[in-house]
Amino acid sequence: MNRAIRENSPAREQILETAGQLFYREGFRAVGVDRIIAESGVAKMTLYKHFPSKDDLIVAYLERSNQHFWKLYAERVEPLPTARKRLEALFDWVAERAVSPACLGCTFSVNAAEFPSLDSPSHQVAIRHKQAILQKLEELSLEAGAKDPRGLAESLLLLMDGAWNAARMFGPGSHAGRVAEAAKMLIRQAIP
Amino acid sequence: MNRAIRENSPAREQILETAGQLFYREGFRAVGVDRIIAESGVAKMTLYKHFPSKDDLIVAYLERSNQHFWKLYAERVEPLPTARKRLEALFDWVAERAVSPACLGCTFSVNAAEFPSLDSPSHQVAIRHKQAILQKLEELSLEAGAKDPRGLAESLLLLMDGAWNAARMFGPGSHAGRVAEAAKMLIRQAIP
DNA sequence: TATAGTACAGACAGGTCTGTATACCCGTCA
DNA sequence: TGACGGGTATACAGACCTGTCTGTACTATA
Repeated sequence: MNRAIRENSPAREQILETAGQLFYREGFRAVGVDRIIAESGVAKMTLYKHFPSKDDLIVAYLERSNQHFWKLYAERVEPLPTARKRLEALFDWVAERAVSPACLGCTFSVNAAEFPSLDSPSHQVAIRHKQAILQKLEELSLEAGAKDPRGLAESLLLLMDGAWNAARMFGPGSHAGRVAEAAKMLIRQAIP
Repeated sequence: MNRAIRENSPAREQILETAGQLFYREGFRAVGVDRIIAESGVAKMTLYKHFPSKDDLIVAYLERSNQHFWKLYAERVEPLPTARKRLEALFDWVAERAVSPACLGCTFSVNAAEFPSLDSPSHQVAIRHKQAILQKLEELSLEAGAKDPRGLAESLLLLMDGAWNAARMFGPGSHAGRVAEAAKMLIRQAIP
């Protein structure tokens, strides 16, 4: 009987890692499975045992990226004592990351660009990721005492995605670093 | 000798129009030339006479989109009497457009997502488009009396691209409409 | 030692991609 | 009348795509 293969096999990890880097750097449609196989040093059948299709691989990669995002968030932002400080630290983090040489923008936005149909499985993972961020921003805004927490959260998410967009559009020397300053200005205005 | 074919032939227009809609709605890599030919009712050789390669077609489409953008800008924003009003009207326009059902985000950002290399010809067209917007925003900010025109312009561009991103990510019912309000808040703070 | 699980190696099927080649059609204008 | 510019129609080359198939090798454990 063919049950689900070990969840944390080394080959599976290797595939996800390699595929993720290629997808992120070159795009989802631009990278074929042959390339992923060649660069991860894994047999084709191994890939297709772990991931029934390329789409499944993309979904798995995005879910992993989402987990990674929240892990970094937990390390870098969550420990701060007040909601206000957490909001500000989040945008310091985004600014720092968005201008770093390795940053090529937001992989979820890239996916939504390449798979525009809202029904696409990977697009749905991307939507859920952004919705979770929006919700977190709203929680923080509320806790920080914003008059209109939803409004502040939505404005801040616009800035954040603008920064990721700038990073992919212009490369490391972009204006994305401006995001921290702009976010703090919106926060200052929204929280009396 | 292979002369340049008429610039404004009907077939050429038809190809650009059809290809543009397909590229915008489904993505650049997702749409093949066969599809463009079928839907524009044009022979393959005609397409390749007007555009030596698909990349050339993409570049031509983006340049056309850029011209279209500035035409709309000239009609809707330019006539306003003051720089401040022009800035605000620009973001009213973006907000309105970004939540409209036909809007699927920014085609230049989609292109940069699909062709991340900064050297890619189409990516360069996209960069020039965004740089022109940034420059226009800086001019308007300066004329409106901002203390730091460059800073305001960069912050505003983050918001604008965030709105386009939201439109493609979430569809018509997104938070992109928040962009006008957020922009006006930044403008109010930056211009005494 | 026997067996099950996992992965590798590589060929292959069937389809799609971009781009080219060839032959034909038809209105315009010299 | 006849050349020619612009377009049509269609076949084709060759690369690349996803996904499948067969067969082999290694390893852990019963």
